[in-house]
Amino acid sequence: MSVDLTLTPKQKSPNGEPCCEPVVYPDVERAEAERMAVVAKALGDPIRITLVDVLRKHAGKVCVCELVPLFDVSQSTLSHHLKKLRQAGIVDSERQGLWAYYYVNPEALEELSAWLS
Amino acid sequence: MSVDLTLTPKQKSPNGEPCCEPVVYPDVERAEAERMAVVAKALGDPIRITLVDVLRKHAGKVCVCELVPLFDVSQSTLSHHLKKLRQAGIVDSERQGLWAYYYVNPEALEELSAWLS
DNA sequence: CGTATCTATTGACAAACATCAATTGAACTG
DNA sequence: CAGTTCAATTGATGTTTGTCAATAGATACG
Repeated sequence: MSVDLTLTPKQKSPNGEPCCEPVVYPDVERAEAERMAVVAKALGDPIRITLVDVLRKHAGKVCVCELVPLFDVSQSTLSHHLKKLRQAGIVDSERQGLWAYYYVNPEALEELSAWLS
Repeated sequence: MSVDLTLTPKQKSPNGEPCCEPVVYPDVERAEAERMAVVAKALGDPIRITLVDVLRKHAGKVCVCELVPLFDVSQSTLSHHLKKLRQAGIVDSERQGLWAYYYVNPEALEELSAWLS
């Protein structure tokens, strides 16, 4: 997953004639690309997209017991998806007694969102 | 990858007391979530984020021979990443003689971008 | 204390992924 | 036509993913 994104010299074209525009390079830094990739990867599942959607629209903390019945997967699978989102920094959670409440950390989406726009 | 996102009745809480706000539901449709997940997943790798960045900033078609030397991975690996982006509809390609030119399909990013904002 | 409930973790497994070396296919060059 | 070059594909390998059933941990209730 960790990759060298360093700009290296341009490949030579066969007969010296350039194959295209002189030099092309990324504007995003390596670390930036990696941060955004982590977030994008965490969003790369329809269940997790929907989870984030629910949590964002609700604008508060939502109990896991509310989330589980929204999907046709087992409780442990949903817990796994929530963990993925937590690990990517997209959501955070809080326990209150028996229940666990999840909420979105909006800042986590900002960089990717800005880059996409 | 294909999942039932249907809203099902709310789980009962232990003693009848609700564990949280009455009902929470997703605003995104199932198909929408799946489309966005495909795009997000395709962006879930730093090399592919950087590829899209380069192609977007260049605002034209970029030769693969320009892209390969930007990364510290083999030509076949880069080809694989470009294929992933193509399969997600994010980029498209065109051959001209020996060379292949890639360019971004901006519409492919719109839905996810709009949802994130 | 014992039992019930909610959520997280573990273990298992098949599918998908990232990567490379090697090969193939297409197209240009001489 | 023979050789060269660019890019895609194939095959191989180790890692990660999504899923479930089962279990464990924590907390509440009686």
